[in-house]
Amino acid sequence: MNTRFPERKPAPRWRRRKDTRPAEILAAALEIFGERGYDATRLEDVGRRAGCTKGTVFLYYESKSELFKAAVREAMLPQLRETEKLVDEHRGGARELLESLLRMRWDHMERTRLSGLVRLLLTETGKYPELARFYNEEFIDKNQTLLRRVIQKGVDGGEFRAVDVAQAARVVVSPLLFAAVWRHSFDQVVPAPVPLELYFETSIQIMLAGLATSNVHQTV
Amino acid sequence: MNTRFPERKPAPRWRRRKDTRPAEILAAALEIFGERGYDATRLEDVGRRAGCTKGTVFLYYESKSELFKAAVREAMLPQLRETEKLVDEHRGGARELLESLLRMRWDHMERTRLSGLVRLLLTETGKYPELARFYNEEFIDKNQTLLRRVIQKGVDGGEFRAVDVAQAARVVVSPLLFAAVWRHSFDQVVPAPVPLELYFETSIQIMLAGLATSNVHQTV
DNA sequence: ACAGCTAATGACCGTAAGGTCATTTTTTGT
DNA sequence: ACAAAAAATGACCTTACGGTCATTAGCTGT
Repeated sequence: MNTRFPERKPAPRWRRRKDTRPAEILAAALEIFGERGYDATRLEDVGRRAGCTKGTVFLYYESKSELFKAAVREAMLPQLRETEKLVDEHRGGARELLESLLRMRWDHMERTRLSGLVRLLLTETGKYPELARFYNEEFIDKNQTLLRRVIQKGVDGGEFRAVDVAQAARVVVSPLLFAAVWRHSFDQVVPAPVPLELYFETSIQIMLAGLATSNVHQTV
Repeated sequence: MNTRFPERKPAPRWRRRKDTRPAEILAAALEIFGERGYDATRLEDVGRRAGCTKGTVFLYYESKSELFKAAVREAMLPQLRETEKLVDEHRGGARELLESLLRMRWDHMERTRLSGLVRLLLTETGKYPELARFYNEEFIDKNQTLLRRVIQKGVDGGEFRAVDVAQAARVVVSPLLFAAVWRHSFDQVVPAPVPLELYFETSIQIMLAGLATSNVHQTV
């Protein structure tokens, strides 16, 4: 603002912010993709939320699907790293490690906009094979590898029964994925929302008891 | 007017089939919705597969979403009835009943185009609250009620641990739903398809052992 | 101060799909 | 045989959005 004559500096209509734009756009994209899904996300709205226009979005990202991939990477990578760290550094029983790992993933989904993205990825990848391949290679595979290590450790150490490790690794996350889907579709619409916290605790109980060699001692 | 010379009867371009059209259109819709999802389904293609045009589709169904609901009802109702029958008529342990019920649902999904629809419903309802409400009221609620009855029976009879029944009913189906989503998105795209049969068997093991009061005697 | 650079804009294009309806074709009653 | 009824068509309307680009306006070095 002008210190003397207010009419002299008519406040610029926009600023050049070459260095901060990409992050701003990414953050806006993350939110809106998570809220509305891939198709329903209009790049004009992403622009608006990021404080620019659709044209600017295309200035920094090639296309809608490139923007989407960038947003997914931004959201998922830190989480994957944290999970890897947990598994690498953990010293203790497999059961305890598995529980920590699942809780960590649950917390991630609760605290961030991640559950929206997860739902999205489960959901719209049927239509976009390229996105499915991308997400599978960069995240699902790596997460599953971690989970298999943990479960295998439990089987080897006699804590877990001799289940099929690769399949168990999938079973164990299915309640989390289901919760992500639920929250963003049905929970918005039904009269009484599902108490997701309780749902998660129940799923942990069942999964751990279901894997354990014996659960006679830990009946709730 | 000439009945002798073939060129006089140029084979009608179409027939009037007021009574059979709705079913034909419904069948076509079921297939295409299942394959491609809600948005990607074009009513012109539904018409083509049903042997008519887009205009005819609108002659029998108000709108795309009405057609979709009709297709869902057509596919889901028989299954719901069959499940109700199983639960009503079963005489025996809760564990056995729960296992039968889950296996029945799995078979339904394997044999019919149902898994496509299930994925769809989990998937696109986020965008269409009306569809979410419809599906929740007409199917999810009723299925969950059945599952709760079965699990409650197990808890009361001492077969199952004292879990939260409503939440356990959700946990127990989550592997099935996850499988439906997986098959129609990632499995089409990754190098080695997931052995879904084995996945399902593993999930059954884990769920039943996870609910059981004691699993020491049933280690695989 | 001002010229050249370039970030940002927003009008515009092409395409696609839900939905409509005047017209055409088949069927039916007499 | 023919006209009225109705089933089916397909051209057309409208809306929406991904993507483009000539133009505008903020920034920067001298």
